[in-house]
Amino acid sequence: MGQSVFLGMSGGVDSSVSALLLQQAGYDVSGVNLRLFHNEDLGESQEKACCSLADAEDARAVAAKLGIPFYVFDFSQVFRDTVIADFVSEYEAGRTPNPCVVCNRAVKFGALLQRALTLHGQFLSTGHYARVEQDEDTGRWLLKRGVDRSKDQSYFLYMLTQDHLSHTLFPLGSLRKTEVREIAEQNGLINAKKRDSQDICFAPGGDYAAFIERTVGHPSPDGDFVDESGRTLGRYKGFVRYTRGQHKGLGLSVEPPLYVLDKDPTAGTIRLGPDAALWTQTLTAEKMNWISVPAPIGPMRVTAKTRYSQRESSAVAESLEGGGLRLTFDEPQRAVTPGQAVVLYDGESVVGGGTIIK
RNA sequence: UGGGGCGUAGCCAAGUGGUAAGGCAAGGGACUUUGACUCCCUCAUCCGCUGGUUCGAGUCCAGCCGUCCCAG
Repeated sequence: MGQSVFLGMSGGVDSSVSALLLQQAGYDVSGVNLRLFHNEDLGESQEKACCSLADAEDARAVAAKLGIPFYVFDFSQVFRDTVIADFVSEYEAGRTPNPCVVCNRAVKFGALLQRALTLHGQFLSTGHYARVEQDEDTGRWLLKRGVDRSKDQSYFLYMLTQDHLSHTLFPLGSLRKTEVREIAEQNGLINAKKRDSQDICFAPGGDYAAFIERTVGHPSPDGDFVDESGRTLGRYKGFVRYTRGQHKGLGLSVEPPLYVLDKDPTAGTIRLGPDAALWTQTLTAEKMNWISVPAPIGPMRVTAKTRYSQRESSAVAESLEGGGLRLTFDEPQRAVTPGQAVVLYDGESVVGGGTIIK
């Protein structure tokens, strides 16, 4: 009997193929589907959301086909207290959070990993496209990008600690998405051609603002768009529906086009300006987690990105007193947004990451 | 009610006798395990109204309405 692995199974093709690969590698695999919310909380069209009951049934079917144990863990309480609470409060504070980052930290590699260890598992595994390796010289655990650069999800995992990483397996890290689908096809997995998930899993149809309004029980307030000198340009509808760099949905027909620069939750205003006002070369971040190096760091050349689907840019990273980060890009970046994650890379490895303040 | 200009989609706007460009906004889609950005598609049977000239009028003519400017 091999080492015991608990695998998060969403019902998608990635985690299903992960189950197969772990099994073939000789692990003693247990499939776990996480119940993160109750579908009735999501309003209509819940079938389309990731982690829906239909998806859970797909996960169960794959586990049955492979002959592995399958469990459903109800983590809706911790999900609500961490991911959703953070998501709502961040948006209301005028920032733009990344719920997937919080979910990985607090739920998958938090509550789930803890549960797995409690149940005498040696490892937690997920279908993320990323790699974990141990540096032979320093002994540190490294988080590396997925080999499939177009699907690499290391960005969402920057907050994993050394302890987390020492218990983590990513079976898909060296595979391309096309290979994963081929494996699923060849092995007759029912979800080989299932569409990739997208959107926030708890916001069906991508309407995250409607989710926030349902959660807090009232519509997000309206207010004034103002220009850089404070003059009123128009009315916005729903404070949480706007984010830095956004242009669509302003309802303003002006030339040159205007974009959201920043939001003031106290004054209830959203400041607009030209595209040129969105480009900045430095940022500060907090709540840093360091992976390839111990903190703090002196000036260090890295590549970095400030959102998931973005090419990295060269920059110099340096720790600030108090544990924060100051990052200076070689070239200006567009719409660096408070609340979003900045992740630093050194070649294939994640150096660390944190939450952008400004 | 003296003179002049202008009235084309939600906004801006081309068009000057031959069968309604374009931009913005909006809607839809693609991309995406976050929000954005980006890309693609759609969007005036009709040109303030009513008559007239013409084979044919947004385009010419007349009247009316509206609006802006100058002069009172």
